[in-house]
Amino acid sequence: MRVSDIPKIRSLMLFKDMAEHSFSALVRGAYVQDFPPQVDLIVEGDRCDFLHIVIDGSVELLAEWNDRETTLTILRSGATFILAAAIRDAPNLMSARTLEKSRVIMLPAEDVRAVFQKDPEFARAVVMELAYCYRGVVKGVKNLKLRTSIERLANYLLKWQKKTGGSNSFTLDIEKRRLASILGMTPENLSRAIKTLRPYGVEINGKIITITNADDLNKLAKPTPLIDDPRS
Amino acid sequence: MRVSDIPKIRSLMLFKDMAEHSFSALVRGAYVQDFPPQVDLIVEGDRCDFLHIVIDGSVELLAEWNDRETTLTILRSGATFILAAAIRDAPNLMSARTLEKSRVIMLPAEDVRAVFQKDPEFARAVVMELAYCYRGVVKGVKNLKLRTSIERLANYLLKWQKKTGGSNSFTLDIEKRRLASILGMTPENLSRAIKTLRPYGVEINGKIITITNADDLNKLAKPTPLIDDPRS
DNA sequence: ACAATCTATTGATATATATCAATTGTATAG
DNA sequence: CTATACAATTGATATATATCAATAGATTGT
Repeated sequence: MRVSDIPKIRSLMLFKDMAEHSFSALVRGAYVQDFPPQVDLIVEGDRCDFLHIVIDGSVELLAEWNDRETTLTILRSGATFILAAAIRDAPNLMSARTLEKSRVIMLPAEDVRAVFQKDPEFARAVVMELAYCYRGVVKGVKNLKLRTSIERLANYLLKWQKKTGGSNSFTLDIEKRRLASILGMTPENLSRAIKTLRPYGVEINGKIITITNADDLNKLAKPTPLIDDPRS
Repeated sequence: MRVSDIPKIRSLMLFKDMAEHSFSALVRGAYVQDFPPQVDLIVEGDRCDFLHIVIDGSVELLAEWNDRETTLTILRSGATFILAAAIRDAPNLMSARTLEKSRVIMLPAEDVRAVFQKDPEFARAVVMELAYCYRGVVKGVKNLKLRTSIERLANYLLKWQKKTGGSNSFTLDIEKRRLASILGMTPENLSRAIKTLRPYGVEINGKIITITNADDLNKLAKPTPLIDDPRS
């Protein structure tokens, strides 16, 4: 572990408010590793004895069934994963795979549980984090069950626009086939869905999206905080 | 609150292992109420200051968007709901509505948080419960994204068969239109999906399901613990 | 720089699912 | 017990989405 990693971790929601000695107890047992792209970090069905934290790069969470595969989400700097499985000592429901060169911290689940018992501030943070993740997945289910694929795409674009600063033009940071999988559609249909959005003021050139008429797009997308706002 | 309710609550996963004085602190502030069917207990978007527990009857969790509505799940005796929202002091992502005459306990979220800080056993139980719920929703997303509606129905029937004791014949305890909504399909398509399953050994008569050939149905459904087993 | 490989797009078609309309079946209040 | 309201089913049709095949475009390794 680099010294420069420590303040990065410390500043995350999960560790911000905990006592210094609890934090060092956690960090003492931590592994840090740099992975190339396309490395499987954890595999669906395996036990997982580590809480993972993405420091740099990006990690895909995906699941398989009957030779079909779907991307559940993409995690970036600061995100934790496999907290629930680690805490319940249960098999992973998802696999995790690096998309880019990525730096990942692994905290032994035993350490996490031990510190959890001793440090009430950390316990509170773990609960908040789990509740946050839970709500994220519930929003995902609502998105899937209540919206068509075009509506999901429209909302994704608006959300990503906001996340990248709000400019009319912005750049997707993932491949389209992965975006398609996140949105629950095929790559072919994503191509067509993008065309369908042209009359609503969406231009696409490779990975560069331009929203020329946010009003029209909003009228179609009808975003709501209860699905589309990651916080609250 | 009836005296007879107390041991019922005490035996739930969430309260089983906590200290007696913490438990009484929680129960002291609890409300208990009997509701008729079709009563809205909580409304999507509202704040919610109570952790709810279903003691008897059944409660539907549902969500709306753009005049569409979907049932997310149905809760029965022993289930808790709105734990994540109560803990994060965030708006409800779902509405809750009684389906039958139901008895529900409401614990003030403040009390839950206070006891959470004092009783490490309870804190541990809250984390386990949240992690459990989180994993349940993840399984739901996998079910939706990786399976067709017929496959979801087949797995639902097998799961319900197991839950009701494993007999070849068993009874659905919800209306078909609600089952359709849970499975993410229309009532019309549920009717047709049921017919599609006839060659796989499924007979339906009103709410009575008979599985005459579990092998064939299993071959279609391909259940996996990573989607279909509520525990682990 | 180029071949090789992968991703994205497009068109044609098939399948899955939804909608609409009509009918039948079922529960229930009076 | 019947009239009413609602749920479930069925058929016809429309829409949404997936699949397959071909091509164009982009990326990567050498």
